[in-house]
Order: sequence, then C-alpha cells, then structure tokens
Amino acid sequence: MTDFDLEKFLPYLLNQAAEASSLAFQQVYKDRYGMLRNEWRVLFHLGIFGQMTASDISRRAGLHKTKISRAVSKLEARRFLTREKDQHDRRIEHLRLTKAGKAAYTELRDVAQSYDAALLAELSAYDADQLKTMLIKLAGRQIS
Amino acid sequence: MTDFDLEKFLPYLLNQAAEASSLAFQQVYKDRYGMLRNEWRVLFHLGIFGQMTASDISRRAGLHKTKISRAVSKLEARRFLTREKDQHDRRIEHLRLTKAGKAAYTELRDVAQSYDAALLAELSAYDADQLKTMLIKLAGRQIS
DNA sequence: ATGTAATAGTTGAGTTTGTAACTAACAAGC
DNA sequence: GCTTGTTAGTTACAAACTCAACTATTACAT
Repeated sequence: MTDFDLEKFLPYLLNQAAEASSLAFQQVYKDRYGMLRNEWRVLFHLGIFGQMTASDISRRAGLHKTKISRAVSKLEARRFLTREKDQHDRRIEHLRLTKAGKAAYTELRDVAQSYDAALLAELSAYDADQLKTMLIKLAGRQIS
Repeated sequence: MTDFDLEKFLPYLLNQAAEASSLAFQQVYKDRYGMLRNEWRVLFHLGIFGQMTASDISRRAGLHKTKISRAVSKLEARRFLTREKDQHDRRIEHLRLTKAGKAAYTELRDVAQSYDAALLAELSAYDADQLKTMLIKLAGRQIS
C-alpha cells in the first residue's frame, strides 16, 4: 500500500513547512495586535513601500482585491492607515500608514527579522540562500 | 522606506511558494472530484496507509480533528470510504477506502507524481533533494 | 458625444474554517 | 461500585473566505 510518499510531495510539503514556520509569528500579530494574515500583509506592504493603492498591493502580494478591501477597512478602523483619493483618477485611493501604523509595522518587522534568523539558524548561510532562491523560483506566479 | 525584504521572509515566501505550487493540483481534485484540500489529504492518507482512524490521520497530517471529521463525512457521502467501529473500543472508527475511493486515489496519486516531477524539473536532482530535506526540517512540527 | 469596455474598489450570499462546547466510551483511583 | 479524568469524534456558532454582482469612474472607438 505504501506507494507514494506524501511527505515528499512538494505542494504538501511546502504547505506543512509554511504552516509550521508561520505559527509562532502568527501568535505575535494575532495575539498582540489582533490582526489577521491579510492585515499583516497589507501593513507590511505599506510599511515597506510607503504609499500604495489597493490594486498595487493586490498585484504585489498576489491577494484578491476583496481581501485587500477588507483588510484595509480593518486597518483603517484601527487607525493604522489613511486613505486619500487621487486627484486625477478618483477611482483610486492612496493608502498610507499613520504614525500608529508605522509603529506597529516597525515592531512587527523587528519580530519578523529575528524570527526569520531563528528559523534559518539550523541551516548554513549557503543553504539558506539556496533555499530562498529555489522558493522564489517556485513562487514565481501571479494569482489574480 | 525599503528596509525589509518581505519576499525573503521565510513564512511569507513559503506561503507564496506553497500556494503557487498547489494551484494546478488543486484544479484537479477540486474541479474533477469536487474535493477540498482536507478531503484530498484524508483520501491520500487512507490510500497510502490503508486502514486508519481519524485520530491517526489527525496526528500524521497535523490536521485538527474537526477538519478530519468533516472531510470524512464528505468522503463517506461520496462513497469513497467506509467506517467500521472497533470491537474493543467503540469510540474508535476504522476508516477504509472503497473501490471508488481507491480508484480516485490512484488517479490523483498519478497526477500528483507527474505534477511533482514537473515542478522539480527546473531544479537539478541534487537541488531538489536538498530542498526537500530543508523543507522537512522546517516542517518538523505538530500542530494539533 | 455617445456607447462600450475596462479598472478601482465594495458588498452580499453561500461555503468553509476555527474555537469551544458537547456526547459517548473507556481508564484509573478510591 | 462510583467519581474523576481522558480520548474519539461530532456539532454549533461566529469569523473568514470565495465568487459574482454591483457602483463609480475613466478610456477608447466610432
């Protein structure tokens, strides 16, 4: 009956690794900031790139626009970001972190950095680099 | 503002890679068999290991028991598996694939195998092996 | 200018998931 | 025997996701 090694099937294995490696970080943004995964992602995009529109984030993160829309609403309600209508195209909203949003981002970014380092600690620097290169190759898509 | 490389943050990167690499396979089990992710996983566990209990699968797959419970119900409704109460401990149900379940498993397993091969085609055999070893290390968890 | 298509973003209905509480059966101590 | 605790599995309710439809605005073709 043992004819297929599920644990080595890449989509499965990647999911296991992704969930396991997200767990501890999730505790932080969830328990400490009451954020969801998509909210954290939006926060980081704005923290890193500054002003962006919802569509920009959607394209960059590979997240559906409804997820962005709801995440933005939540973050706005918590006063972590502000919206500003574009002067020339009034369909567009420019999003930007507030002071509180930036503070949250900075703190979470620091957590992320040390957490990432801890995750990679078991690997050699060379292996870590190889790993990320291969993962980037595998991630090379765009969902919608 | 560019002080953190989100695309190289391991939990994020792993999620992106996992989603991208699951996409095409998902089409198959979803569109062709109307299955969800957890149903597919349960099917595979039973296909590979033969008779198991829900708890066995839960421990092995790192899936919460409610997910297993629901997946098992669906698969049973579709006549892909049968339940049999244990003689000595009547809390326990032994799960087993039906003929139809085995057929579905076999077909999906073949799809999975060639899909996995296709995913890894861009990598050298050595790299592929390295990748899986590292992912297994990162996945070394147990969620509940 | 006017009709058609495309883009930005939101909303709603149905589905799936998460969390906790629940039933049922066994186990262990007294 | 009883009480208490543990394990197997299900269910209920709220939260989150999916997908399609919707509004508003801009772009483009005739």
